[in-house]
Amino acid sequence: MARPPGHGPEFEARRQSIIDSAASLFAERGYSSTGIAEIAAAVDLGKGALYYYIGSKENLLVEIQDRVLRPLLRSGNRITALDEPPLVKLRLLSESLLVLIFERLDHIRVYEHDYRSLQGDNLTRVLEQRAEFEQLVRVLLKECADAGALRQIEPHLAALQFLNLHNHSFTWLRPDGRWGPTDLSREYIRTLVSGWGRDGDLDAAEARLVQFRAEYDGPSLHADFADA
Amino acid sequence: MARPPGHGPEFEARRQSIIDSAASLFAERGYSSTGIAEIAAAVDLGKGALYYYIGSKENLLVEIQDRVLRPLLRSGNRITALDEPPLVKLRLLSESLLVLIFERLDHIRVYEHDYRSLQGDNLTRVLEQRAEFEQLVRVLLKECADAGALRQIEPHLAALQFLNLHNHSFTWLRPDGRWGPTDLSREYIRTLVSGWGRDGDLDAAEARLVQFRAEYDGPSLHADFADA
Amino acid sequence: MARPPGHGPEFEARRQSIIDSAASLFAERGYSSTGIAEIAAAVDLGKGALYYYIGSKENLLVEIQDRVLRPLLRSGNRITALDEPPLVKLRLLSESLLVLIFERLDHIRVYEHDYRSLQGDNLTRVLEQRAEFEQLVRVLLKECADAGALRQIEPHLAALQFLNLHNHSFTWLRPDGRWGPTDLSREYIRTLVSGWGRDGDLDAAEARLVQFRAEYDGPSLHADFADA
Amino acid sequence: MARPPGHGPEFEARRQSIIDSAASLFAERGYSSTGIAEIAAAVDLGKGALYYYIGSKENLLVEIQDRVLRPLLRSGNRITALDEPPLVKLRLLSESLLVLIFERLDHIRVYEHDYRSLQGDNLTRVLEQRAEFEQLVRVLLKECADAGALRQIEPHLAALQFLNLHNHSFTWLRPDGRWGPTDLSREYIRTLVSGWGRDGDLDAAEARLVQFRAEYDGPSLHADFADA
DNA sequence: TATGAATGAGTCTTCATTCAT
DNA sequence: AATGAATGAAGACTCATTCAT
Repeated sequence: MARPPGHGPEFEARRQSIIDSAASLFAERGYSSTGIAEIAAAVDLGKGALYYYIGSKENLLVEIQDRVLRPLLRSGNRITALDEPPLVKLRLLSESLLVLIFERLDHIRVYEHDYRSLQGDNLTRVLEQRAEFEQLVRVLLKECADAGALRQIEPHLAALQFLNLHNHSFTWLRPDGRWGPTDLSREYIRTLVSGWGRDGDLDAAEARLVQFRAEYDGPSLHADFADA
Repeated sequence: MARPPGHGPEFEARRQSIIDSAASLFAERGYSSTGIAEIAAAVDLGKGALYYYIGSKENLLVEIQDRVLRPLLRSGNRITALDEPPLVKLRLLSESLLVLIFERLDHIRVYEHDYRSLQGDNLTRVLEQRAEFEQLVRVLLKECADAGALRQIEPHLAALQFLNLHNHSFTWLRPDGRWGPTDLSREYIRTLVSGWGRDGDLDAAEARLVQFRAEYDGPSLHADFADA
Repeated sequence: MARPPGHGPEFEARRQSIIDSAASLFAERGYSSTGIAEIAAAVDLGKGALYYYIGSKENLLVEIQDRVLRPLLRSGNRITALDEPPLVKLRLLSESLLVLIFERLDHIRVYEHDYRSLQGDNLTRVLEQRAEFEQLVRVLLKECADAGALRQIEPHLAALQFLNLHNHSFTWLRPDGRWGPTDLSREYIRTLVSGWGRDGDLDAAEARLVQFRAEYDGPSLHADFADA
Repeated sequence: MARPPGHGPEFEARRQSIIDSAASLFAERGYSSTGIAEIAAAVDLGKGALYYYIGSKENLLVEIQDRVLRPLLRSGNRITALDEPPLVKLRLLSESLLVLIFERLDHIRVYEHDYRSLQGDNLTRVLEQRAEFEQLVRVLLKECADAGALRQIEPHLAALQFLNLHNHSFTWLRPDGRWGPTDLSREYIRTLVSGWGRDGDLDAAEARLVQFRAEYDGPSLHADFADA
């Protein structure tokens, strides 16, 4: 259960690379259709040695979920804390979400498909963090509405549309495909905001975005894996 | 494999009710995490008797996929064949899709999550039918664009947005929840079309819709389970 | 267990034709790899109806064994009882054995391969009958030796050679093949007798055989299925 | 399927002893009537641990077939390549075949009864190797005939008689029985050759055989299990 | 006579996990 | 830090057989 008390400097690096491989396999075949033996073979380790690093199969799933949720929440919190017009922040959030999806499609696939295989506290914790992110989106959209950037729309429903649009992308996205995260973010937000609100605001937001990127030198706003 | 050639009048009814139960279990735990034993217990049958009805576990999955794809394609084809303004047809398609999702959430969950567990020809066939539906959406959106109802947008990207928005809804929808399929369809289409195109058209489409429903007496345009 | 007390005139005919089909299937796939379902399908009957005729799977095997052993012993006893030179009788026995093998290859295959699947009394009885036939061959060979037709050889070993040569033929024989039972019998006996004994006797035996066939009008000496 | 890449020094020994036990069980009850559970019990291993060694049930059958076919073909090829009179080689082949049968009766029983349970490539390969051995016998018999050692007889039919006589012996042979492989080989060949050809040659061959055995020091001509 | 439905033990195989070394 | 070996429950599926109708 508990990892052995002491282990060498290579341990963590090796462990992370095992999680990488597992994520890739889980993404392909699904968590419960992927065997420990396949993972062990993929990382060229005996099953015994594998367990030395991972503890249990479910642990792998927990780590993969965390690798998505940690950067997501961190960048989400940074972005909402910015002193920028809400529409700009929305656009930043959209892009950071899509960057994450693009960067590690396999993790996202596991994140979306297999979180239900978690049990007990692990499941509870993940569900809480997911709710936390949705709440964050809702708050930001409320901010947009209050700033008069959107037409009259329930923030709850608006958030769901935002999340549907972004979170379903993983089902058809390909890293070498036609669209990148920036294009896609611009298109998505354009659709959503132009649809919900008055014209004009959006162009202003895009303009500000260019400027913002040039000036900004705070901590990374990307929800990338460096933050995991 | 093949069901026994002869079977009594109860057979098909019982079989359908077993597929119902299986869909519900698959939706909860996922296809590959659900055991034949669980299904047998749920329908109060021995494993042997269960196989008398189902042939194989994969067969169950095939049937569930078909129960989604058959009505989807049927109503999709009926709707696109209508002699109505494209925007009206888009709205009808949206609603029929959402009605289906609402009516049998469990089937949709399995449809979205577990089709990859199919093998060989079964997988091929399902993928083809999925592509057929996406093509149908793309064609209808092209029609909308050609009729001048949308701003300049790639029909491919537009279709993806349409599908993201609708198909991800199953992840949070609850049959007893806040929104019904009609509300949701109106909101989704409003977001999409108002976002993509010139204002005005949409209100006209909604008005025509009311009238259409009053007059129409052709075959059902709903993608409901009666058609499966 | 016990067949129902009364049954119509068709019963026995139908039953025999079921055993035919079973023998053919057992010959192809082996007794224990052939399912009751396959047999039922082959005779176009439900499994329930099949059991009405057969009682049990092992029963089928018993019947098939009997269909081989009954004619074998009957014709064997008839032949040894003839008042002919022993070599002539040996030749007749050889031919009647090969005729049986040719006539119903499938039964012979089952007879040779699958008698071990019998249990309890069924197995005992079949083993006894097999021993009875071997004894019969031994006695006939002893007669040949006593009549001076063979060189000095243990009748036991001679019998084994006789049986090896004949009984292994089913592994490669084909009803439409190059050799018929008469050719083969002549060749086998020629090899055996010319090998074991002094030349000359054999030609005399063959000559007598021709004559014998012309004169004989007792009960059939063939071990064919009419006797089963 | 594939055995795990690395395994300790005990692995192969244990594996071989499992195949031994399996051969013994298959010989008794037949391949398809013997369950994996029986084998596991016989070797005092859990079913899981058993599979660690065997991979699959069919694998066991393949190994057993190979254990017969490999030494058979090896010694057959060595013998036919000898620069000896054909009759001497025939006699050697006969004896090496009988030695193999005696040494591992259980393997031979499985070899003769259950090769049909193999599937796909496994079946094809075994059939090819069986045909190869029969061809080898045919060629040697042709050589005997060409050397004038046999009366006029089709080599095909002669080969079948040779094989019938030898290969059916397993059905009644007992390792502790009355005859050993050498006695039996002498008797079989005496019967066959004295029957097929002119007297005299055979005695010469037996004499040469004694001498040959005294002089020969090449690789083993026995088809025994050391070669498997 | 025959059917359709059910049973329950049995089939082969794979699973995540453990542990002595 | 890693291995090879073992476990035992669970995986999907098939079996011969029974029985109410």
